[in-house]
Amino acid sequence: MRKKIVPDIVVGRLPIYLRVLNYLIAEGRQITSSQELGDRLGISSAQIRKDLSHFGEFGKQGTGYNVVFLRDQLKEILNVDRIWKMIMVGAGDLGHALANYHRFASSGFEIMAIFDNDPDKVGTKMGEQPIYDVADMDQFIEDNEIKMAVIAVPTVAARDVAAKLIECGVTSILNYAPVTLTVPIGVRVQYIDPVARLQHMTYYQNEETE
Amino acid sequence: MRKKIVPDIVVGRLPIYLRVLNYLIAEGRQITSSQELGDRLGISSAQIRKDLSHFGEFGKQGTGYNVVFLRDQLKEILNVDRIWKMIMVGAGDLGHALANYHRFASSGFEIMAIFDNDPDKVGTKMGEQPIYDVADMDQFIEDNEIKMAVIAVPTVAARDVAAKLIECGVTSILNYAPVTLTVPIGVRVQYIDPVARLQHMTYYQNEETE
DNA sequence: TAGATTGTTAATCGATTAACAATC
DNA sequence: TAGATTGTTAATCGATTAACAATC
Repeated sequence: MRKKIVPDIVVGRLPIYLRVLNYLIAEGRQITSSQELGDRLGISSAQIRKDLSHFGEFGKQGTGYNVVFLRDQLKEILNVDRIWKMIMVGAGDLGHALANYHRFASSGFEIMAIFDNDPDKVGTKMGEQPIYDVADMDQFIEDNEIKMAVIAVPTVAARDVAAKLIECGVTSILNYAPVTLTVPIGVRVQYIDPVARLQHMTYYQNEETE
Repeated sequence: MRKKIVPDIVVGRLPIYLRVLNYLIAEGRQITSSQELGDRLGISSAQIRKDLSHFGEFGKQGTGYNVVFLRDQLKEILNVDRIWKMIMVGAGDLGHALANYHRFASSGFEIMAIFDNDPDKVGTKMGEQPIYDVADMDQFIEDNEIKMAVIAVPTVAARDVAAKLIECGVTSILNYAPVTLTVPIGVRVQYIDPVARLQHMTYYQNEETE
């Protein structure tokens, strides 16, 4: 193994660092410090320095970090210095919203096509993307070497869809269905479940009213 | 302080436990075990038992957990055995999608109104919800005792919106804008950032192709 | 009773923080 | 040079896991 293993929790913070660096650049800043980044993100400067140290040395003592340089380094580390082709499965309300979510494209994640099993939808468009039949999904994934997919189907269908995607060679899944997917090693799933997030917060709501 | 403090990371897992219990109930199951729950969720049975132990004793030795009983207990712990009134700020594409995301309502989170600053939108409806002027937001929050809000505005507006929400008495914010919010203690924010999730996964993508 | 599974304790593992030498 | 801030080490803190007595 060439790459020293880095805790997954550290990797998960890098996109947040990248995000704040982009804002600093937009503000015209040249230099920042672990202190400033920490203040902006509500975490300690020590944690930021420690996290970055897993990947190399990006700053200058006494000065701080060049924001453009650090941003570019993080993009390279995260492999987002390129375009990623994705597909989405599910052309319902949620799929519709995601098809119109332009931040995907502007961040380098391009939804090439949407797949659905509703004959009325197949052949039409959603946002900029064509809707195809799920039966043609494996061919499309193969032809376009798709590695990333978004699941936006009803909960009951999510497991089967995930299985098919993985079978076809997809190795990263962004899953909007509120169900835990069991996947083989080498495949990653990230979950988006706003209801779970709300329920996490309501736990703390009672204390205030007691 | 009446309540023994529970690690936040444990609280964050409870909604996932609740979710799988609901599926087990839908499947007609009466009893489950920490082993089965762990298998379904990809975590250890020890962790599930340990997590639950922070809140009480819910199982029977040799038997396991009554799924309905445990579900009801978790709902009570999370304060989701009631309806939560929410507002949403931002009537753009994202707000539109969220207004039509019926899982909020079916989980007990009711979006009462949507606020926007676009005069063309104010007075119209989105999904079932009326769109009001943001200028009327404080009054509405006060009148309806709103404690929870969803931010679905452009990034540049998110900080100001959050500040106003908090000023009006909102204590839980689900933030879809890709920016970290600084909030006073007693206020909670949860972030939904699908792009950050994708970037987390692309980190691991290169290993396979090397 | 014998088998199964909980709740809990102690051990292990991992992540965060504090502190500081190095150095720009 | 003096001041500032990094990168890193060691200490601390917290979370997960393993193991098992209790008991249904």
